[in-house]
Amino acid sequence: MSTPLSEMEKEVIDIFVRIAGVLSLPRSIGELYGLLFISPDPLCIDDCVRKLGISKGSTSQGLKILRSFAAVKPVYMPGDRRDFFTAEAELRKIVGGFVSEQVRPHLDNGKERVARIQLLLAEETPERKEFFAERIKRLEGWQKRANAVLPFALNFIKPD
Amino acid sequence: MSTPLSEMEKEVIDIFVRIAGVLSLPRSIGELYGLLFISPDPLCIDDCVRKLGISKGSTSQGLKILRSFAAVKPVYMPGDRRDFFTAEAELRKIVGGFVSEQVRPHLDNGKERVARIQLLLAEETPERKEFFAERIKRLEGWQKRANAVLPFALNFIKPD
DNA sequence: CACTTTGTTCAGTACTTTTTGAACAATCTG
DNA sequence: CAGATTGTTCAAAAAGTACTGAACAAAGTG
Repeated sequence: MSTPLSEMEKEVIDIFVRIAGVLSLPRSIGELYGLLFISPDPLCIDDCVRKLGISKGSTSQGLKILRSFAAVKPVYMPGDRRDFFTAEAELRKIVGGFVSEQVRPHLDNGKERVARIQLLLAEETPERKEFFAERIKRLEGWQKRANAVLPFALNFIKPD
Repeated sequence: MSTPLSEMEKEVIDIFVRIAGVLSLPRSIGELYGLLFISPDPLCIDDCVRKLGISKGSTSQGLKILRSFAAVKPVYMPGDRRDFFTAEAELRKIVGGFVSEQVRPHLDNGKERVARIQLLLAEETPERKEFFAERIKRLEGWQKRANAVLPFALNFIKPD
């Protein structure tokens, strides 16, 4: 029932499984992307299930998440009712999708949080206030810097 | 037995718990760093245990990890046998420690991995070889770019 | 040296996340 | 439309991760 993976496939998939780990994404998502990345032709859900030996449920959900930040794109196959997918190989598109999907929300949240803390500062005794004010200013600085590095880093990935 | 946290402490700790999540570090590590970050004076293990309501084991291990990338530094308190800690507030130092401790190893591993895959390329039929070669080259490019962005991003954090 | 204080370690437990698989919905096909 | 094919959803199970607490080690104290 299950097709064995070639050495090459295993190695490449392994790389993406590790990357998934770093990004705190499920293992299966790394497997799926890796498989599609190294597949000359688009694959359908059942191809993935057979090749990777994971369940159809995982595969369906995994591809959904990968599509959500455009790491994988659907390919129309004439005369075939099944959905086929290839890996998006342009790093810029993936990173862009991932950032706006998973990173930006955190940064935005942080910003309003720091704002809230600044209000709490008013209630402190003058003595402690000084220290707290310094720390909050520092937090704000980090915040700003994170927001500044992002677009820059994205831009660093220019050609593709 | 346990000291309640002030509003300010809660808010700040919350921020660092979120950051810990993003970096896939345990929640307790975020709590510890947050607490120390907003504490005017150095704290000992038992202070942390009482303030955060976590176990001594977690605290000990958490501080060990925080020390491993210099996010926290021991402070000598004359006449006190206990170990005290403050948060390292210089972003550059923390990020530097974190990178060389948790990021660099991944990048290095990736590099040798890509090298290994290139060897496997030899065993492919000319037809598939072309596609595989393109993909591997792409992987290599990402690799290189990641290695290039890092020092640059670190440098971006100049003043402190 | 017996006792106290402090920090570490680690097996077991609690919790969280991911995966499975079966039921379902949607769409196609003859 | 009845039956088949394909994809999705979600409750339950499995796997993975972090936390606890008690036992231990190390070092100080009287």
